[in-house]
Amino acid sequence: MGHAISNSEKAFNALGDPTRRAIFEKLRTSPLAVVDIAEGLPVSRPAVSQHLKVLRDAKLISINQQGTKNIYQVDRDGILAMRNYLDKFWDEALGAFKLLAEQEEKNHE
Amino acid sequence: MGHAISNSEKAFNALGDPTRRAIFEKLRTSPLAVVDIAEGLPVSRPAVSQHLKVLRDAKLISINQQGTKNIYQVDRDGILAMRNYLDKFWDEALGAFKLLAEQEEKNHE
DNA sequence: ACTAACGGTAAGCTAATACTTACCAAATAG
DNA sequence: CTATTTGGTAAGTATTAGCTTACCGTTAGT
Repeated sequence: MGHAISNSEKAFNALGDPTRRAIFEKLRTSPLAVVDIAEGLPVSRPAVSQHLKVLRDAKLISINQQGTKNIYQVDRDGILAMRNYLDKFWDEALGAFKLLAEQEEKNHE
Repeated sequence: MGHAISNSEKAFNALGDPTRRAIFEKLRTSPLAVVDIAEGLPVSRPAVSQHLKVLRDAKLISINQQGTKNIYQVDRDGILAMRNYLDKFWDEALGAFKLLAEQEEKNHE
């Protein structure tokens, strides 16, 4: 078996697709049933189902079954985790940049 | 012409690919020449060049030509912009969640 | 029980995109 | 001047992944 993929990796992949971002945007406002999510989007309802699966697998959204309706909503914990991860991600990138700038400084004095 | 794509959209797309993330990871530590970036990666050097173009177009990295060497490094301004964008992105998602929780609360009292 | 609404999954097609090889230009070293 | 290093671009291939249609199971309403 190939090694497991982390949640942050999955989240990056999930948000890499514009249609999935559009879906996530919709759910950011309020929870919605699948039909309502598909409404207005330029793709079919089954396509939306497939995207929802990917977003759910990345822990960015969660499901809430109500009768025949599957209500999707943003996943608080998953989003907090991703946000946390990204904070470090950017911090490290900018940290390396800062370090570099300081070395530059040193070379010029 | 089709409408322009924003930098944040480009950044999402750019980081959606695992190889590009690996490249960005390498640059997060320190600036590197193209050969050094390709070193260890499971793809050819031209493939790396193509990925670098995408990352550069998304303003996540910048180039610094030195002789025959093209030194790539993380782009401070682009990263700050993306970070700023994402902060709002998550805030809004969590805000909607919070609002929902409060309404739930109200229904149960 | 019948019907309608909701939505997940499978199979297959298609389009996007990641990758390779081949080639070329620019800069540096000898 | 020649040889080497570096790396970008073009063309073509191949794999990925998003999309569609078709189908089926589940729940709710009449």
